[in-house]
Amino acid sequence: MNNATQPKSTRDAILDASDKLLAKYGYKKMSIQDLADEVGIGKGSIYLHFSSKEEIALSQIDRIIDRLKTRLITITGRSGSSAQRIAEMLVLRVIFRCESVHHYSQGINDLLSQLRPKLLERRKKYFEEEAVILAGVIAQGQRDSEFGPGDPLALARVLVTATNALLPYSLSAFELGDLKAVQAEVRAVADLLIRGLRN
Amino acid sequence: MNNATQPKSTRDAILDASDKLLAKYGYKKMSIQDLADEVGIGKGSIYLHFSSKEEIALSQIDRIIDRLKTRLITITGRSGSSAQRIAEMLVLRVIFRCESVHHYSQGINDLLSQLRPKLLERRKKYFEEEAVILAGVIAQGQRDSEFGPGDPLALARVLVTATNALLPYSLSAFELGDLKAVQAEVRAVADLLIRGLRN
DNA sequence: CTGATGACCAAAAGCGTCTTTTGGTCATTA
DNA sequence: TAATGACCAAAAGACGCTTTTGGTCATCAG
Repeated sequence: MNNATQPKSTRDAILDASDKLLAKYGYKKMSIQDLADEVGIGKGSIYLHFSSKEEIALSQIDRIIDRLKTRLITITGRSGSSAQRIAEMLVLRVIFRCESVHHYSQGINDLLSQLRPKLLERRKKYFEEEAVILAGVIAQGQRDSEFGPGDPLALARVLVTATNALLPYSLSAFELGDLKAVQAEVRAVADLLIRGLRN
Repeated sequence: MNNATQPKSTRDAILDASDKLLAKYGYKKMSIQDLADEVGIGKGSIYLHFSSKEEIALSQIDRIIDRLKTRLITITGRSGSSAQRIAEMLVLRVIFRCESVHHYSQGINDLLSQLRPKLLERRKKYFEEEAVILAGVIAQGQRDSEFGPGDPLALARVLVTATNALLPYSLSAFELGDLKAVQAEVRAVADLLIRGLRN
């Protein structure tokens, strides 16, 4: 119990520190010593939780997505029309990310440009995971005759691709513009897509 | 006649040279002297056609989009269903760009990262221009009762946003993957969007 | 007279060498 | 046994000098 609680808490503290320092210094200037100081541990102790500096930064982004997925899954379990849930989920995938990285001055691609290949790989994985969650709701909508026929996962992937341009990867959250406007934009895209699902 | 032919041809020659040298050296290492040598003119003559090195690179991207728009407008003038034309246009906006920059080793954002603010601004302008062309076809589809009601331009903007993630800005054409696969992906997005327009 | 040119120049970028910092490791200590 | 910070090779930064570059314009040729 104590072992299970303690390492997880230090791990999260390190990720919290990385969140703060990535925003403040960017990836390059964020040092392991800075992280250790921020957490209040020795520098070598960082390596009890993460294998490298790279892994810390990538894990911080992973964590954002994990939290997003938890939220998405909450929506899937709710009552209400599948269409409404899909719309909410599409909006959430964009807005949640924007809110999670709004304190970073660059898009994630630029922030972690030194880790580009690994970042792109994880990104692909995230998108696929999100699509799987969306597919569950699409399938349910089909069973309820709310949506027309088609492979739920393939359709879910279309939904993900269609909203990807609004994610804060290439453009920073700042460059993407006012969050309300972004939300309205996702909403418009989602509405048209859902109308397509209904056919 | 001769005056009208000559300056335009040198301007294009400069842009051709910039296309080649951007691919070979990237923006930073491409020099004005290199460009002049490639065209076979004096270095100062470059400034008879372009105000700066920046303007040359941005004009080369402008030129790609101008060519794309010409192609888009050709499709609007064709006979056939509006749905088919919209689908073709959405595919074209992605594939044409990919083909135009496939010899660049980076996405356009990274290639011209030193010109980011201006590039983003022009990008916005391109998207709006493309949306206006698409809106014409949507409006016609509505008049033909092929599509349901709604503001054609707002719907067109949704179509543009929904396909933007597949453009070679953030990811290079190489990173976007096999062109056939990209085309299939745009097509899938387009199909669902058009089903939405039909409602 | 007009337009093309390349010499010129200040600023930017590159280079080489030395110095400092850093990510990762591990011997030491509590 | 787990946390720590000294250590080290490599990377990055700093500095001063050299070279290159974007833009300008005096000059020249047609």
